Amino acid sequence: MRAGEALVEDREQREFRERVWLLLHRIPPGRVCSYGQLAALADRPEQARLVGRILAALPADSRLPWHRVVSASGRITSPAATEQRQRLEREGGWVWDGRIDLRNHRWPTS
DNA sequence: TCTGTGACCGCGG
DNA sequence: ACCGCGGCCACAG
Repeated sequence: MRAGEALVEDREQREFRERVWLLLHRIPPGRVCSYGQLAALADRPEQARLVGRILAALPADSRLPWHRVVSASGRITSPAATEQRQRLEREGGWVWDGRIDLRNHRWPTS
């Protein structure tokens, strides 16, 4: 691979990451979005895993609502599960059995 | 280089 | 509803 191509990949990577941050910022309290959904909205539908990595790389003191991201099945899969559940419950209290009621709290609204 | 490992997902069975 | 599997791909050892 030529050097130029690597640079382009790099740039696209950063831009994707930025779009994810922006989208994350828009999720209102009391609603959740899945990793895959976020990836799709950020124009890279196959990159759900990458979204996970992006969230993992957020600084500990980030003010972005990372806790409003759950798996497509509504399950909390983050390593900080306890913290995430607490935050979600503080916002709406609809976490049961490590799972969210996606029907009523999905974002964006379908 | 090669391999294993994820804050994932959709499709079967 | 719950696995297992393959696809996805950045990253560490």
